Amino acid sequence: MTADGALPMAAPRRRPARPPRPRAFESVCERVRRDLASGVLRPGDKLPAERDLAEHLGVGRGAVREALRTLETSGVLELKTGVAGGAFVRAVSSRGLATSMHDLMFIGHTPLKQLTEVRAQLLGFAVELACARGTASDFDAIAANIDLTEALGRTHLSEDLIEAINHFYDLVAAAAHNQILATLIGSFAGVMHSIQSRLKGWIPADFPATRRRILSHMRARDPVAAVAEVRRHLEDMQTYILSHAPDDFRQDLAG
Amino acid sequence: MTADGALPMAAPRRRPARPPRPRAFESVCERVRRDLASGVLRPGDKLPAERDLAEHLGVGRGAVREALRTLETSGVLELKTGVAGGAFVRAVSSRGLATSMHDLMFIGHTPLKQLTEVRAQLLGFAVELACARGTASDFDAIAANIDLTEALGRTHLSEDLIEAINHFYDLVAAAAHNQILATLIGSFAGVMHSIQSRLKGWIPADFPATRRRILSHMRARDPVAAVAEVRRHLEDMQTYILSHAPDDFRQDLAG
DNA sequence: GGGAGGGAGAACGTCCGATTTTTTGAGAGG
DNA sequence: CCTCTCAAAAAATCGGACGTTCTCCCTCCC
Repeated sequence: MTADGALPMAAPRRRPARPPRPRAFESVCERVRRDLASGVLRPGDKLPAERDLAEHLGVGRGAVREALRTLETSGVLELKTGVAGGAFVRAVSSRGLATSMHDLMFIGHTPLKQLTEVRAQLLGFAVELACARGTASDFDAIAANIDLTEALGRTHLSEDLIEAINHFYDLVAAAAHNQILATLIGSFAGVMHSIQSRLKGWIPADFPATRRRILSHMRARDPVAAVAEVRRHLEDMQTYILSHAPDDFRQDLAG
Repeated sequence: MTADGALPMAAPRRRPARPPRPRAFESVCERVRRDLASGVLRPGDKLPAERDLAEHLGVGRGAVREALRTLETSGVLELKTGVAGGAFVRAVSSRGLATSMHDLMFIGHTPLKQLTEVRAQLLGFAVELACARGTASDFDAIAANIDLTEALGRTHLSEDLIEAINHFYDLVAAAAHNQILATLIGSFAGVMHSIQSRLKGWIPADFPATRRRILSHMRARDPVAAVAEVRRHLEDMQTYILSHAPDDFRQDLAG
C-alpha cells in the first residue's frame, strides 16, 4: 500500500498488521470504554451481571471476567461482591496511573533522582498555578492537612501520618485546578508511600514549618518564592530518604 | 474522623480493615511483581505455563489468567500464543501509563487546555534538560525524525505521518535522559494520536520549520529560547486542533 | 543434499457448569 | 427497638473440555 515507486514487491509483510486478533475480552473492554466515553454509562452506574453481560455480548463469562478485571485495575470500574455487588463505574482516579508509576520505579529500577526531578517540576508547576487559581478554601484545606500532619507526627509514627504527609501534594494539586496535573501528582503518592515504608527513621521535624512557608507564599500569590521553596523541600526529602534507607534499598534507589 | 476526644468508644469498627480480601489473582500479581522487583525475573524471561503456574501457586487457572491479563494490560508482561508462546517479561514501557492517560482524557472528559498545559510544562522541562544533557546522536535522531516528518507530509497524509509527528516528542524526551519524564511524555502520544485521527484537516505546514528551530536552540544549549519555542509550538497545535475538530468533538475537548 | 510442504505438539484463548465466599437485607426473637 | 440469625444474590473461584495459533521437525520431492 505505502510501497509505491521503486520496488514493485520485495516487501510483502512490511507490517503483518494487528487485526488478526480481536480477542474477546478486548472487544468487551472497548465496548465498555465506548459507552463510557459517549456518556451512555456514567460514574456510579452499575453494569449488568456477569452472566447477563456475557449473554448479551455473545461471549463467555471468562472473557467478561477478564475484561472487567482489567478495567478494574485500570481504575475504570469497581467490582463489589455480595448481593448488592456488581461492576460499578468509578469516578476518574489516579489508580491506573499509580500502579504504572509504581512499576516504572520498582520494576524498571529507576533512580530516585529522576523521580525527584519530575516531581519537583510538576509540583513546582502546581504551586505556580495554585498561586494564580487557588481559592481560600483550597488553602484552608492545605492548612488543615498541615495541622493534621503535625498532630499525628507529635504522638506516634503511623500509617495515617504517611497518608497525611502525601495527601499534602494532592491538595496542592487540587488548588492548581488542573485534573491531568492532579492525577499525575496523585500517582506519585503510592510510590512515595512504598519508599517511606521501607525507611529506617521517619520523619524530619521541619516538615510542617516548610510546608507552612509554601502555603503562605501561595496565599501571598508569590509563585517565584513558592516554587523555590517546593523544589528545596523535595530536594531535602530526597536527601533524607537516601540517608535513611537500608543499604540494599539505597543502592536500588541510587541506580 | 475529626471527632477525637469526646466519645471514648462508639467507634468499634472505624475501619473493618482491608485484609479480609486478598483475592487469588491479586496474590498472583503481587508474586510476579515481587519476583520482578527483586530481579528473580528479568525482561525477556518466560514464566511457566498457565497450568503449571496455577498448580505451583495453588490457585485455579482462571485466577492465573486474570492475573496475567491484568499484568499484560499494565505493560508488565507480553502474552504470546502458539507453541513457543507464554507469558514473557517486557522491558519497561509507557503502555500502562498511556491507557490510563487515554481514559483520563476521554472517559474523564478533561478539557484539552488542561492537557496542553501539562504537556507544555513537561516538554518544556524535557528540552531544558536536553539542552544540558543531550548528546550529538540524540540531536541527530531528532533531526532525522524531522526530515522523515517533512518527507511523509509532502506526499500524503498517512498513519505513518501521525506516528512520526508524535515520535518527535519521544526523541526529545530521550534526549533529556530521564526515564520517568520520557515515559510520561510517551504516554501522551496515544492521546494525541486519537485526537489527530478525528480531525478534519491535517497538518500545519510549518511544523518542520518550528521543530528545526527548537532543535537548533537545543544544539546551541539555549534553554530559554528552546522552552519558549516549545510552548508556543504546543499552544499553536492546540489552537489548530480546536479549529479543525468536528463540532461535537470540539465541544468535548473544550470542556 | 537441500529446500518446501505438511503434520504433531505445546501453549494460549475461550467457554461452560459447579461450588465457595462475600455481602446485604429481611425476618425472628429478645 | 435492637440484635442476632438465616437466606438469597452476585461475584470469586475452580476444573475440565474444546478450539486456535503458532513453532518445530520430519518427510518428501527436486
